[in-house]
Order: sequence, then structure tokens, then C-alpha cells
Amino acid sequence: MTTSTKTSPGIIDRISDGFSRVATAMRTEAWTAADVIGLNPTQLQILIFLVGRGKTGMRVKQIAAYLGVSQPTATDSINSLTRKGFVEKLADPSDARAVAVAATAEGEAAVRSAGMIASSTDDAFAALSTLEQQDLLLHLVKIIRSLQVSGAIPEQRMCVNCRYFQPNVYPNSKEPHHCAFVNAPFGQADLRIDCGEYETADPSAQASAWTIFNRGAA
Amino acid sequence: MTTSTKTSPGIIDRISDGFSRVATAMRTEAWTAADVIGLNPTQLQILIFLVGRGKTGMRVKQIAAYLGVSQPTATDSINSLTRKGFVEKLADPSDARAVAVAATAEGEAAVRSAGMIASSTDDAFAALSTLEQQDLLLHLVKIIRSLQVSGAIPEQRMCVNCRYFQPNVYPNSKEPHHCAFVNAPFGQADLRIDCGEYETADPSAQASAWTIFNRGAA
DNA sequence: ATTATATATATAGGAGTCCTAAGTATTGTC
DNA sequence: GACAATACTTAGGACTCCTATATATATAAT
Repeated sequence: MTTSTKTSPGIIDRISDGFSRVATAMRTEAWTAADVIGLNPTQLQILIFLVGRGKTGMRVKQIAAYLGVSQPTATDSINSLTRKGFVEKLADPSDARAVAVAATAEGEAAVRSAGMIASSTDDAFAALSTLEQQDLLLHLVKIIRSLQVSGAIPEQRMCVNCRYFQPNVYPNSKEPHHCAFVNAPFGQADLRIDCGEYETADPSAQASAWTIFNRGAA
Repeated sequence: MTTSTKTSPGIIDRISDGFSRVATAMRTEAWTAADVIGLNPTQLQILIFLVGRGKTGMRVKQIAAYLGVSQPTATDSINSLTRKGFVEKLADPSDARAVAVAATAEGEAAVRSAGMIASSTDDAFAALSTLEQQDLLLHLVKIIRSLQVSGAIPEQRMCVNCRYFQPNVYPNSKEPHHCAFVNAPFGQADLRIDCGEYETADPSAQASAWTIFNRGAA
């Protein structure tokens, strides 16, 4: 949240303000997309999150952390989605207290149809040049990592946190990084924010990967 | 809203996802900041908006457009702020139907104190290099302009829309642009997202300024 | 001038977000 | 086996946010 003063606001404040403006557009758009399938933005966001995570299901606590809301709030929205048949609560075999919330087939179909609708923000991102998109993605990765390190958001399923990530192993290539999961090189523009195959690396590995990653990106 | 599929999501989807993650952090943070003065994020956002606009006051409709919500929703929040003494509704001399909503002295003080609290997102932006910040700001300006052109958000009080903006008049300088309001040159890093002195330029002037601006930035 | 239409805002009603605080059940620990 | 921690739900309340409608004023057309 930016508190602009009468004197010239610093670049940090203006960047923050810029993010707010884009966020406003995304939120407005999310209402439209969600409305197509009879949901609201929060519910759609949960549904997309669950679809991206597959059959195993996610705990209520994880969903709450992902959304940045309290646990009861997550419960509210999950119940609403359950009533609508888009998600189901399964018993977690490893812990009888816990539930595994998973998207149903209807939920997956709903996400697909919501994804079809036009998006002004996507268009705005697409209007940037390829190089600008790549830079922007890299900046976002850096910002998100900072937020994660400071505890503002939970750990993200990003390449730079992943045990399969081998940064800058081909230093002079266009695809300097390597993913040990698919066993293939990849470039800066292919960095993931939320990868399905993600597996967390231990903190020290994350830290050293980050150092090596930045050395190349500088 | 991004709908990641099982196949590799494109860079646009990943950028969109990245913005969502940052937006989540900002929203969480906004709760904390707003709570300090007994508000919620929406109310604080309105209050900051009004403080940035001075004594003249803003119309309900403008506030709604700025927030990206319906007009009755804006009325709700404005009423809540009025009850708390942070804003007041003044009669608009030019239109008896309209009201001019303005921040009170208490409201301005409240914004100042909310602005004091630490911000993880600001820290994350500050952790980027000066050059990265500058690039990011430029990307945001471009994205916001696209959103504005497509009608997703209302006209923003940005340099690139302003009648005082003279882009690239000093092409080989570090401060290539000129602001006719303060009558001084300024650089890419000084671009405003929401300027107090903003005055809209007519559409054709905006379009040609944008072309000249991009020529230099390429 | 008068009627029609458009605009600015408010009100009504309802679903749902989102919070804190307090409960229930289960798990882990000493 | 008692005690604290954890996973989640329930309860209660303020507020967001919507659509639809009402009220007043402004503007345009006849």
C-alpha cells in the first residue's frame, strides 16, 4: 500500500502504485471470469489452485496460506465450492484431523471454461516485447523470492526453489539452466512460477542455487 | 486470472501468475496497515486516493472507477469512512446531484500513520537493482497504458497521458523528457504513475507523445 | 416550456468475504 | 496417560460487493 505524499514519491512507491493499478484490473477481470461459472474471484482462485495440484488434494491450511487469508475464511469458500459440486473433501489417510480438498471433474471443466474468456491484463502483458516479457518475468521471480524469504507469502513452486533446478550450467547458452526432472536445458523465459513437478530443495541448496542463478542473470 | 494447464504454461500466463502472487502479498499487507487506523484495505485505499487529490474532493463515481468496484460499493465504503470521521461529503457547486468526497484532517493524519508501517512488498521492490527498478517501472507504465486504452481501468494520472509531458526532447541525455509544469527535464526513473499536477492531454496528443516516448525507450 | 432521457448518487436486499474467538477432534510429547 | 500443539469447524459480526431500483437533478428534444 502506497502513501503518496505531496513531495515527489520515490520509485519504490511508484512501482507499488503500479502494481496496485494492475491488481485492480486483474480483480475486476476475475469477477467476469468467475461469473461465467457462477463463482466469485476467491472461489475461482481456489479452484484453479486445486486443479493445478491434481488428485491428491490440498489441506485447508495450505489453501488459506496460498490465498493469504485466515483459515476460517478458506473454510467458508471451500464449503461454498463444495455445495456447488466443484470440489470435494476427502479424508487424509495420514492424519485424521485433516481433510484433502480436491477439485472434482466438474471443477476442472469449470476452470477450463473460465480460462477461455478474454483477459485485458493478458493482452497488456502480451503487448510487451519478448525481451520485456522476459525481463518482467525475471523481476517477478526476484520479487516473489524476496516475499517468500521475508515470510510474506508461503513457499512458491518456482524453479529457483526446486530440487531439480540446476542454474547456469551452460553459461554461454541461450538456455543456461537445466531441469533435472525433464532432463533438459531451459532458458530465462521458461522459468516457472508454479510448476506441477515442483519439489522443494532444502534451504541451503535453495540459497546456493539462488546465488549461482543471479551470477548469470546480472 | 491464469488457468494453468498441465502442458507448459506460456510466459503470459506465468507473468499473470506472478502478478497474482505479488498482489496477494500486497493485500495481506494492506490489512495490517489498515488495521492500525481501524480500517480495512478498501477504506484505506479510498482514503489514500482522496488524500492524494487534495481539498477539491472526488465524485463517488470516480472513486468507484478507481477501485474497480460498482458505485453502490463505493458508497458503502465512503459511508463507513464518513462515520469514522476520515472523510466528508461536500456539496459540489457545479452539480447539485453530485457530492465531493474529501479527506478530513483526521483522514490525512491516519494515512500518514498507516504509511509508517513496514512493507514486505516495498522491501522486495527495493531489493532489485536500480536498473531493474527502472525497467520494472517502465514495464508497468506500458502495461497500465494498455489497460487504459482497452478500457479495463480509467484514465490514469501518468506522465504519458499528461499535457505537460514532452517525451525525448533531449534524446541523448540521462533525463530525456521534459515536464512543462515544473519546467524541468526528467529521466525514465522519474515517470509518475499518479501525479498531483496531472492534467489530461487530448487523445491525439497522448497518442503522438506515446509514439515519441517509445521511440526513445526502444 | 415541457417532456424525455441521461446522469449522480442512494437505498434495499442478499450472497459471500474476512476477521477474531472459541470449540472439537486428533496427534505428538514428556 | 496427561498436556500441549495442530487441523479444522463453528459462531458472530462488520463489511464488501453485487444487481435492481428509487430519487433528484441536468441536459436534450420537441
